Amino acid sequence: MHSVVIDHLTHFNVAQILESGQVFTFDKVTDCSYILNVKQKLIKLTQQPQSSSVMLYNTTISELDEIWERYFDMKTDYHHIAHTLSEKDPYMAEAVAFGKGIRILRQDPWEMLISFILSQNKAIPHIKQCIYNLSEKYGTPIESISNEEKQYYTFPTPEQLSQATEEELRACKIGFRAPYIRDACRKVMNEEVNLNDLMILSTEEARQKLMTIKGVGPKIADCILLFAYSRSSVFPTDVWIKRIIEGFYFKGKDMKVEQIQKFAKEYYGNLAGYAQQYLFYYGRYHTLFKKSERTRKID
DNA sequence: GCACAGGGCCAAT
DNA sequence: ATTGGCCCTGTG
Repeated sequence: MHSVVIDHLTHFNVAQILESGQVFTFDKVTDCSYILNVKQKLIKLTQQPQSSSVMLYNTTISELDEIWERYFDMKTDYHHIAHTLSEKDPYMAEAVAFGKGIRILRQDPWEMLISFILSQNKAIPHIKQCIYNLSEKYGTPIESISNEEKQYYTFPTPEQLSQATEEELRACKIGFRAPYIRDACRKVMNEEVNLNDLMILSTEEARQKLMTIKGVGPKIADCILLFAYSRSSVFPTDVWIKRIIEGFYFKGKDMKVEQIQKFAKEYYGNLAGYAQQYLFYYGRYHTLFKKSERTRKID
């Protein structure tokens, strides 16, 4: 099995990148080892704590150039981003320091569209399960990598997923989102929404276009724009982000989502999307950690 | 056992 | 502009 080492990395932490809620098709093997199922490939990534080098198993140097360099956003200057955001205020500085190895992946638009339609009103483990169910039923099996008993499948293409009836989709436990997925398949297949064309539209035009699909509102459109189209000025505002922003900047006062979007746009400017990822990772981790702390005390 | 919330959105007020 | 309902699952 071919493997590749990337050395001298800064602002690159595999665990942080994968656990920051932007991607769902991965599995944690150990604390420093993950299996990632994207781009029709199955790779394993290992990185020791604090290490500036990452091992990629089951890939090659040429794939590093052709696929992974772009996917992991290697060319972007995260030092500049982290530094600029840290200067904003101590809260932001703490969030950046906590997740300074985060990067925003350049993912596939179709995959982001379907994944984030599924995400609404679900917890992250549940989203991952639903995506696995759909891939198992409509995707293509991928050759496993050594010592892995779990079978992986590619994310279903529009052609593959279009074969599914609403009833079959509901059998994948996606519930009321089934007709939304059907509508996304239909609009992408008949090119009412051409995902490639969105690349050259303005962010606002692309956002409006995405929202013509049933089940795609402002939050999900922003996730697609940030994670598939690298539109760093958007600020996907979900329940976690809302609570964090209220806590940091509005003394815990209840705000409207629109007010938070307006604040973020003005305050973070073109780095809003990066700010969102640092804040999400920080906020979610600390909430989950506090929960397990409470449980431990009761036990 | 059951109430509640989870990377929201739609449709009806 | 506001609000109830929604498939399903994990958690307390």
